[in-house]
Amino acid sequence: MGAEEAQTERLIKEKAKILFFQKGFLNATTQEIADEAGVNRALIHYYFRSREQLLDTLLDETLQEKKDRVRNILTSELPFREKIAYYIDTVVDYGLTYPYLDNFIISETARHPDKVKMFCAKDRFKSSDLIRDALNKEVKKGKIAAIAPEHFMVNLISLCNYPLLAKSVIQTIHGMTDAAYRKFLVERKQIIFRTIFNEEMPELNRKEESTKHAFKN
Amino acid sequence: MGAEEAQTERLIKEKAKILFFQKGFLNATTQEIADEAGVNRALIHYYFRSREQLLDTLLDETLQEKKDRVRNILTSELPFREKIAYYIDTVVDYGLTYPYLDNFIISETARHPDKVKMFCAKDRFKSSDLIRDALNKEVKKGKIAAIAPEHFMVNLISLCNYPLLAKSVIQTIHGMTDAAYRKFLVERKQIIFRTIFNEEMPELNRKEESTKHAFKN
DNA sequence: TTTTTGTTTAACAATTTTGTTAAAACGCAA
DNA sequence: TTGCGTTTTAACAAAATTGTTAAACAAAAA
Repeated sequence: MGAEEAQTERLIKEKAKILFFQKGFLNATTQEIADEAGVNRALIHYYFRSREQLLDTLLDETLQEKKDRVRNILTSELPFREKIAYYIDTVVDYGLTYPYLDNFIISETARHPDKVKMFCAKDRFKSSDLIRDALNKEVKKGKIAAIAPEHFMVNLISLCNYPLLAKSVIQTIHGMTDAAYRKFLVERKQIIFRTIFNEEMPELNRKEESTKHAFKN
Repeated sequence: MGAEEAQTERLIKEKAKILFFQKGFLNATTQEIADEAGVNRALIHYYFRSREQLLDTLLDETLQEKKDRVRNILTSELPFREKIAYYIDTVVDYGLTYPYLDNFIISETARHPDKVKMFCAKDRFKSSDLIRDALNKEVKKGKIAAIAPEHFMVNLISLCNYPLLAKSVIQTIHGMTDAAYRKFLVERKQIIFRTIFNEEMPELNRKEESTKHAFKN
């Protein structure tokens, strides 16, 4: 093995992740990726064969991780509202770290429609299915206005994700600093919950190990 | 003038608009644009000097048109709820035609942060300012839970726009056809209104000339 | 030490993409 | 028809980008 312990592969992935999903440089060149990682450009081809394969691997791993988190929350034994509160908390936090992940997926799938399936196929589950029963119960109890689970989930995802995507625009229009925008997004966790349920969000006593995120807000 | 009445410039813009904002081909080459318009590639440079300038013009004009529509609605004399209903109706319809517009802006501004201002600067208005007073009145009347106008608008925009952006993904996960997805989005107009207001959406008797849109749903 | 293995580098080749330009084609009016 | 300005085309040049390869290099194994 070389001097750098073959962590180079990991390093490249990590830095590419930052470039694509954090900075939103959707069409970063192999040179830019190499620069970000501080390595020779040829190494990208050495480890990943082509630019495209690096991206596929990257997206695959990242998506897998996020989907695992979401499924863990939605299949947990928590009461419905608490479950949704955790969902909001987790998804917003995750998005604070990788605001451009969705944007990347959207662009990538627009160009290569065949890849959508590639990314969705793995452990295919619809989040709307995972909450269907619990949601219907809430509806029957009259705790929430009747709504199809698909619409409920799309509402939730939209409210969580869009403000992350549109960061640069919203931030500029309102003349916010990065810190102010982060605060705005954390505030929104409450707002989202109230918008969905017309009610205060319950306190969360996070168990870092269960949801495996290490964010601070 | 040439045979084609110099509509060529318009033609190129129209087709580029389709390519970028409808099909989501975010990094379409000049050749692809030329092909879409059925003209020689050099004409793009003849009329717009560079690829970048074409995009700037395109985005500028499109955004201007959309902003005009929105402002017209938000500054109209309609009662608050009706105003918001029109907003939802218009924005969703517009997005059905150009689903990738936001995606484009997000990517473009990530790469060129200076351009955000360029696009926001023109007739700078915050939609949250335009509804502040009317919203506060509704809150005071107890018709809607207290909420900052900024959050109210971000909620609204998120609910309207995200499902358009994520079209390909949502559609695939739920195995919908294009027609089914369109129907789903039109349904959502009602859902969005109810999510925001906990109440049925009022009937709209659209005056095509006032809002200038020619969509059918 | 020498060999071997895996890693990194620089140089090169091939392709893609953008932008330029000179000439051809065209419409129109004198 | 000829002449003139505009539009369109094909050919070219330049730059950027991806992917390959052979050699240099470092560390472990023999």
